[in-house]
Amino acid sequence: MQYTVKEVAKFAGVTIKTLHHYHKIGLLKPCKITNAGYRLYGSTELEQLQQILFYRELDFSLEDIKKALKDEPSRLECLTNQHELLMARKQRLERLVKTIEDSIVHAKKGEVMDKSKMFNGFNKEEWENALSEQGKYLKEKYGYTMPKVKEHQVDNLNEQATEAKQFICGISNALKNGWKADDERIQQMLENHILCLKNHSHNINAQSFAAQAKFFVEDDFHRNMLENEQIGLSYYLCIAAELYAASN
Amino acid sequence: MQYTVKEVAKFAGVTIKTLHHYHKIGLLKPCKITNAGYRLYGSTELEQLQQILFYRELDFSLEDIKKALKDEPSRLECLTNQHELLMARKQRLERLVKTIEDSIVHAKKGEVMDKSKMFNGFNKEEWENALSEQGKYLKEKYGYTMPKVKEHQVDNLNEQATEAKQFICGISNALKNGWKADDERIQQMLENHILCLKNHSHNINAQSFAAQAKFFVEDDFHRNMLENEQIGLSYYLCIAAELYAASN
DNA sequence: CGTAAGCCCTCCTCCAAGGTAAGAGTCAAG
DNA sequence: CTTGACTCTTACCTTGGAGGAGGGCTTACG
Repeated sequence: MQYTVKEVAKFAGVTIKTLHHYHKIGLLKPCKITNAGYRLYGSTELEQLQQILFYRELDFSLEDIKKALKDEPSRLECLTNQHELLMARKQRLERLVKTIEDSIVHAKKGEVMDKSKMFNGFNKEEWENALSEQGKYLKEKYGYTMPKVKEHQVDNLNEQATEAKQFICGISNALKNGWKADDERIQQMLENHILCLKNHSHNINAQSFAAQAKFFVEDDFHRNMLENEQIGLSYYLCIAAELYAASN
Repeated sequence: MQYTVKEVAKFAGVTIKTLHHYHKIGLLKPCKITNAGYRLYGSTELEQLQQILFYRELDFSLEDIKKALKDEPSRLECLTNQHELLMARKQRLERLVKTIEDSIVHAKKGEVMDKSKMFNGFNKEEWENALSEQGKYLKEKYGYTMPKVKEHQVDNLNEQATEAKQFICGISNALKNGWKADDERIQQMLENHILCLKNHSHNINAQSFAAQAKFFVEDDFHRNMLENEQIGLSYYLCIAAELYAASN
């Protein structure tokens, strides 16, 4: 089956001009050209076009796309690579959303925002560099940056409270960032938290923790505590704990 | 506190040239220019730059950004709009990720993919539909073309959509106000909604609705829809529906 | 058969959003 | 007072197309 420029353009959501352009620079050649000079594209070309568009979405220059497709002719490899890049871009977007949310909070309070925070997500390097080693670890594990914890605060007495706070904070951020309740990182957080509770001689396991979370939803005091931290948190925690218990 | 071009550029992750350019076209003027002609920026200008960058991220042209900032001088309003557009973009990205995952599956099996599926997420019409009314309004106003809405879709479907929107809005408010998930008023809302669905020939009852709500938590698309409305909403709805089904 | 409506072609110019480079002034430290 | 880092303006270049002119296909209809 072969398609004219108009058909391809409609499929892919590009203009005919774009197809002309890609032909001219040798990025996407039609599989056949009629006597009259009409361009005709086959399904192979459609696949190529799809890949081109993915790369374009990732702000590759057309020149770079050409190279990428030449260097990596295996479609599967290409797609996998693109998938990874897209995910990275999604994370960047999520940081931007977070920055904007921070800005909204500050704007509501009429406060001035910190200059470096203000451009969080725009400047990649800076973001990475701003993270301390510990922060990085936390970020990877919990997806947020902790305000620096001072060493002397972390003595045995309030270790548990600190952990609980971190846990709540982490779950809350996960909710804000839209992570699914069965996201691996959350399951990991739950596991750590439950382990920590165990270490402090609470007799607890995944099941009983889920039951406790359910109780939090029903109990006014605990629900309010959680909901004050973040609207919806008690419900999110309840479902996350349930899923964790079920998968355990 | 005032900053030179280099400092601002470093903060915001842009080049000095970009600042020059924005100055030239009148998009971002320095708050002061020294005798030697050096540009100096204050914190107001940093805020403006932040907003410009958010809009740029959303592929607004600089001309459109200028208009947007002129028409909507309230920072808070601006930020809220940008937040919404960013979330829409995130959804689009998620669709692209899905498309690429589909493509990988097909590629592994060596199958050829359906042409329309192949470009899912690229086609503008589709993702414009994902935008809320406000987002649409914004894009229209500042130079985005909207696809035409077909008339015949807009009667019967519309009624249902209106009810659904009201329902979601009501539940969302309940969550924000801290009502318990088994609050009588919520149970009432659920009953009405399910009744309404029944009237439109969905074969549904309390149990299947609860199952559906659970599915919403798991399904990326539906969860995002709800979470965009209000963080935690999908989880709240899931638990409320569960309790309603249980008491029924 | 002619002709009109859609397609399609090439070639040309134009646009935004900067990048690059040249040539020169400014500033702070030593 | 010199040196190096910083800044300015001006002018031209680049990318990824958009728009339009001018002119061929193709096909359906009378």
